Amino acid sequence: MDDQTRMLAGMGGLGGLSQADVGDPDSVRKQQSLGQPQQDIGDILQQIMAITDESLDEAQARKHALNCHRMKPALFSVLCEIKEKTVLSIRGVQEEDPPDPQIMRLDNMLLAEGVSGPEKGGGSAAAAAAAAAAGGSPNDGSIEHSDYRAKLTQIRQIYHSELEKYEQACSEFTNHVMNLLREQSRTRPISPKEIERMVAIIHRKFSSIQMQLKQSTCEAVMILRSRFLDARRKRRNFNKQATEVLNEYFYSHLSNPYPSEEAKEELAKKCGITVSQVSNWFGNKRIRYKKNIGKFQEEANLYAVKTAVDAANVSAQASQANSPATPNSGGYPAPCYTPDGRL
DNA sequence: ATTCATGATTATTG
DNA sequence: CAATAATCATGAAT
Repeated sequence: MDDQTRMLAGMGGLGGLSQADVGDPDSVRKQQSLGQPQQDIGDILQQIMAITDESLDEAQARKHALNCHRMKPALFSVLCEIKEKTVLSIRGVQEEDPPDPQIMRLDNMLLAEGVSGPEKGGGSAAAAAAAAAAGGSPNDGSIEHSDYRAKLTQIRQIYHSELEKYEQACSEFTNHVMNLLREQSRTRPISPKEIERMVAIIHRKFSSIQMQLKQSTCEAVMILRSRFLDARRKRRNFNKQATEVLNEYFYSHLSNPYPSEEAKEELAKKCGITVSQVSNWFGNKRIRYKKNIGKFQEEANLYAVKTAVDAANVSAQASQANSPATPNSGGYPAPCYTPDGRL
C-alpha cells in the first residue's frame, strides 16, 4: 500500500518530466489538437503528484471514496475480464498437468516398501523385535530383519514428519497469498479464477519439493535394502568346524568334488549352513583351487593327513570320554589336531 | 591404510 | 538348472 503510493508518485514524476521535455513539434501540435482531454490528463497528473504530499489518512479516504463509487464494481469486473482475456489466455490451456510418471513411480515404490502405506509401525515392529528376541536362533536372519524394519520405521517417521511440515508450510503460504490477493483485489483487478490459478502454481511448486523428499526417501530405502537384504554385506565367515567339514569333503573327493544333492544336504546339516551355501562354497572352492593349485597344496596335504588320522582316531575318542577337561570351544566331537603327522 | 581371504551375486554357457 | 568365471563387498591380517 505504501509501495503503491510511492510507485504512483514515481510514475507521476516521470510523466511530468516527459511533459516538460517536449522539444518535439509534433507532440506540441498534438497537444493543441487534442485540446480538452489533454487538460484533464494534466489535472490527473497533478493529482497523482500531489499524493506524495497528502497524509496517509487523506489517501485512505480517497481510496475509500473510490471503492465506494457506484461504478466501481462494474469497472472492476470489466477490468478483470480484459485481463483474463489478454494475460491469462496466453498460458491458459496447457496447465492441465498429466500425472507425472516420475512421481507416480516414486509413490508406487514408497507404497510398496511400506513407507507411505497404512500405519503398521510401532506395534508390529515391537512384535517383530519381541519375536526375534524370543526366537533365540542367532543366524536365522530374523534379527537382521527386525533391524531392517526398525530402520524402515525410522525412515517412515522422518518421511511423514517432513511431509507434514511441507503440507503445513504449503497451506500456510497458500493462505497467506490468498489473503494478500483478496486484499489486493480491492485495488486491482484480480478475479477469483486468477487466485485459483495462483494457488495451483503454489501447489505445483510445493509438490516439486515433495518430489525431492520422496526421491531422497526412496534412495534411503534402497540403501537400506541393499545394506540389509544383500547377503554380501552381512557376510560372516563360517565357523571353523564348518570349514573343516567342507574342506574334508572337498579334499577327500578331490578327483570329483561335486557333492550330490544328498551329500550337500548332509554337509549343510553338519555345518549349520544352508544347502545353497554349501553349493556356493564348493563353487568357490573348485574355481579357486583350479586357479591356483599350488597355493592350496599345503591345505590339501593337511586334510589328507587329517582324514587319515580321523579314521585312526575313531577308537581313541572313546578313551577321551573319561577325561573331564576337554577345552574344545565347540560342542563337536573332535577337532583333534595332531599336526605332528607330517606325511 | 592396504592387502588378502572368503562368502555371495551376476552373467554366461551348455 | 547347474557349473563356471568374474566380480562385489566384507572380515581379518598386516
